[in-house]
Amino acid sequence: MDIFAELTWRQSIHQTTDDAFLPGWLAAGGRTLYAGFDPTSNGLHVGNFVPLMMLRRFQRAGHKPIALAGGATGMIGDPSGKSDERNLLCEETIQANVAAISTELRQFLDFDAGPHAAQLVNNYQWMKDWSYLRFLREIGKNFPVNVMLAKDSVRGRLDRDDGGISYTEFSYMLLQAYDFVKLHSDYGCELQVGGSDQWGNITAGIDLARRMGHGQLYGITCPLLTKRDGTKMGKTEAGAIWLSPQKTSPYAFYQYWYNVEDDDVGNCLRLLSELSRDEIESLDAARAADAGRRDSQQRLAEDLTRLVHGDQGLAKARQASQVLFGAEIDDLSDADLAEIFADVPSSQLARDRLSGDGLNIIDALTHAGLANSKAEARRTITQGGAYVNNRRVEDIERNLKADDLASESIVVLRAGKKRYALLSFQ
RNA sequence: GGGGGGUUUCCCGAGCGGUCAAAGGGGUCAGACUGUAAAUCUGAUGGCUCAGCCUUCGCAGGUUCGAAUCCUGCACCCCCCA
Repeated sequence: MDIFAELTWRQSIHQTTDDAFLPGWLAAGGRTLYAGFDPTSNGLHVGNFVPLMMLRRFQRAGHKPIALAGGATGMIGDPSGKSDERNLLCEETIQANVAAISTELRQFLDFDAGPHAAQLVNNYQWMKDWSYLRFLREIGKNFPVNVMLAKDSVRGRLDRDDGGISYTEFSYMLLQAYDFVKLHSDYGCELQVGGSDQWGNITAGIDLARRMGHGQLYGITCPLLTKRDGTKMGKTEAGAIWLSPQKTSPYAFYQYWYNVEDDDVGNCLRLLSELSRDEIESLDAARAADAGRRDSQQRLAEDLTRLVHGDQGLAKARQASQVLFGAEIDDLSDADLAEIFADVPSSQLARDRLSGDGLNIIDALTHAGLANSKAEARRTITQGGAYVNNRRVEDIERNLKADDLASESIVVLRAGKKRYALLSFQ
């Protein structure tokens, strides 16, 4: 497989240090490459996804990937792509973050692939023993400040009169540059990949390697995951989309991709999914013919959810999607409902409220918090916006009885399109 | 210190003695349409034991058969003069 050609049609290559040389060099196979992930938070998010998939694709093409957790660089803070100086994280946080992202990184790479088995490293391991003086003499001496000042990550900050850049962040590129050199000498790593904002750091590493007599190293950057309008992807009103199921449920993850704009979905399929070129191109054609079908979004959501959360996670996300978008609810278990409606408010009522005449629908909606007053509940029902287990209720006199339970003890109420609440009868 | 204007239901904003739970707009909520999109259209929008009743128009009193609307006092906000 020609990895360079694949990455090219996937539009995953933003810039390389040697367009003419790299395709042939990679086609020979067996190269070692790395990408770094700084522990700025306790998990990987969608923004980390592109370089991560780069590593994965390289490995499938027979190269050896190294995922680097930035235990050391994370202590400094990368100025790349940032307009303001960042606050330093405390050491315990960084260590916890390194542990969290390391676990997640493992999931995407194959660590038993013989000669091209993936490797996970933490740059804190080799940075922790350096002394300041020794680092300045051995590494710092190789960095001309005038070159450093010309890097976008620094230059963008020098023009600002409010804060500028600290010496600490200014030094960041030395650490990342040294990582590359270190990985070259310890693992024979010759290629670094990263987001387009990493260009300056990558070339800094290449320059350092040359000055220190390590020969020629290479770099490839991939585009940042942005929407057609230039804004970052992976953000919702509720916050970032994370890869960890604890931070973003498989359902929410699935829904995020399912709702990607028509204009952006082709790009996402190329950059992130593992669908074949044929399939992606036929999806493009289908989308051009009838965007309303949204086959592209569905395939994207399925592929990425399976990749991140497995078959089981995908199945749950799909089930939750069907239910939350109106499929009638019946014959589910309390456990199923609890999972599907994890973020939905739930309130308790005594079981015997269902016996006798039962529980009036107006009281049920009010109790569940779907209506602020009985008048509002009545209005919702009259206007056709009230549902029990996703079946519309039109009668104000309707009473809930034991038959209305969707599972052992739960009735699912809904007001309008999306406002759900559970009533649990104990 | 003197003079003038204001305070209305989630917001803006009409109302200036009864027909006012209070125009209009925004927002919000439903519904239709739709691609789990955007736009659009329709309806609703104080509460309740709902053909009725109760509570709302800065706060407290008063006039009146009847007040968001008139009078008195108080609080806060804005403008002009000093």
